[in-house]
Amino acid sequence: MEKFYIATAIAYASGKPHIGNTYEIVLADAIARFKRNRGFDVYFQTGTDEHGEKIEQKALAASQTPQEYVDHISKEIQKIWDIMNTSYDKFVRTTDAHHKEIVQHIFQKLYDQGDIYLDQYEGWYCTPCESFWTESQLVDGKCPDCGRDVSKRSEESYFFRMSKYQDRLIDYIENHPNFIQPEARKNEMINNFLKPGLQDLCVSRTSFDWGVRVPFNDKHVVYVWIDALSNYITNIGYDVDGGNETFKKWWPCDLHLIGKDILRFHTIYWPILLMALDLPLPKQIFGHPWLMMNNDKMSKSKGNVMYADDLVKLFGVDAIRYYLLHEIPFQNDGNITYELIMERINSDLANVLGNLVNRTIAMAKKYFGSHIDNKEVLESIDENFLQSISVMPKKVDECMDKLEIGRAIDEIFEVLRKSNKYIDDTTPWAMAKDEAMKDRLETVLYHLLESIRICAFELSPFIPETSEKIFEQLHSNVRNNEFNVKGSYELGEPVPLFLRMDIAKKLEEIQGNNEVA
RNA sequence: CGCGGGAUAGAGCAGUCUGGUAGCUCGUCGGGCUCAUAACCCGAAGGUCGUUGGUUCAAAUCCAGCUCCCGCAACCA
Repeated sequence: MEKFYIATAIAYASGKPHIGNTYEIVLADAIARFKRNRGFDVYFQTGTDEHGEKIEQKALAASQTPQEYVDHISKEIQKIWDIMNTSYDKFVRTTDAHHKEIVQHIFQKLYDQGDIYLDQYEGWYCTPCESFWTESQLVDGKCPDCGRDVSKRSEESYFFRMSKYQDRLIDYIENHPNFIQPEARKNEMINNFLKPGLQDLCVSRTSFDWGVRVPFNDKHVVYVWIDALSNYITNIGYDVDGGNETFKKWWPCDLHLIGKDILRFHTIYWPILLMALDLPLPKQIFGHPWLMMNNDKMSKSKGNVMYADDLVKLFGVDAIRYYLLHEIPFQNDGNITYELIMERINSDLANVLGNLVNRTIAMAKKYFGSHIDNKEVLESIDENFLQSISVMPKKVDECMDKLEIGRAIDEIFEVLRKSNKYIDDTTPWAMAKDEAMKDRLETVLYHLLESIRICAFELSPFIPETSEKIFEQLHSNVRNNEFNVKGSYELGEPVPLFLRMDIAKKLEEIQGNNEVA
């Protein structure tokens, strides 16, 4: 069985993730479930990044130890991943003892082989904020956080020799056109960083304590990159001796799914770190876009933040998954509003999908009780319909290979729409009045049930709970995407899958609640 | 002249490589049907394809200029 290792970035455990941060785990879950459906042996990893100055400060502000703080946040993040019904195989934490130990081994190895050296880090320092800024981050030469003056300051740091590997990386990227996706991102990385020449990367800090200790110099903690990025290997059995069988089975990662904001770390620093460890590079890195709320960047200070758990309470988990997976473009930032979510629920999930399942099962039960066989009384009109069902999974594959999830969903809905049309074209209610048409009617209903079953299977990576409900109503356990000529159905009860929403009314409700809150 | 992406009906997108009646989903309007969740099916309205110029028998599509939007610009997960 072919293996597929997919990993999301680990979420920074500094606060509760909003729906934009939650988008990534849902995307990854859809891909992981899809690969499982297609017979791959899947390993799906996610987790939290729990070190760093910001967490240290937040913990202090909350009168907690950093460990207490991240224990709490990490649990909260995992809870949200669970609310979104994501099927990760492992939730990793950078504060795990084992991870920290391997990070130290890696740091030591890189130091021993001369890839890491001690030097001075120079930057603009804001004393009140206790933070370093780069020249370009400064706003009118002042601290971008507090607007006060900054001064040039240096700090002893360990550096990673990036330049040593940059030509190898450029070669690799150019010889592996699918390595960085979407393609436009590849140009950004090559033109902005690789071509001008890489600066060495600062990989340790002395200005805070909450991190993995540098093994040979306890004034320093490992700065984020080596600690966070290496989670992808430390948690599957890597060690500097080459790693165990599990590691050899899963590495290299097939897909790193990350936000576009951290693409640089995953497409430059991470591959170079792997080269230094003499490990193969991941097969693909996809930098996904962001979610905008009302076309504005989500941020707490703007007060336009949506949270996954609230949205799920309002609309249900599959409605939110559907929205995220279907509506967010593959390369550009997407938009989310309550109104848009409800429009999708009504038009796609309730009208097209829910109503189709409901009317089909209702008719079948009304005309035949619950038992439906394929009587194989075919007419020419069936040809197109059956054809579109049989080619759909292949089209879904093509879209998913390019990670165009929204389009894959469109292909399935195309068949659902055709199923609705097939009902109108064949007019089962008219046939039901004619005893001579009985077998033809049963055949038509059988075709529809098979279409629904196959669509439910193909939809299961995206809206798994709904897919399950459909299988229950069909009373079927045949989970594949092949039309079964010799099958039969013993139907369950038709229960509406999605109820239509009164958008204006619901909006008022939501606004009322927000004001109270 | 930092690098890159984009501008197509009220909204979101496809079409641009390989020029030749401008397409999809939603929304709106009209009709049909009645199995179903006022759902479903059919039809219509709605676009000088950002702008100016060029090439061509013919340009959303090729070329050049301009305008506007967005991403990235290195140690901020």
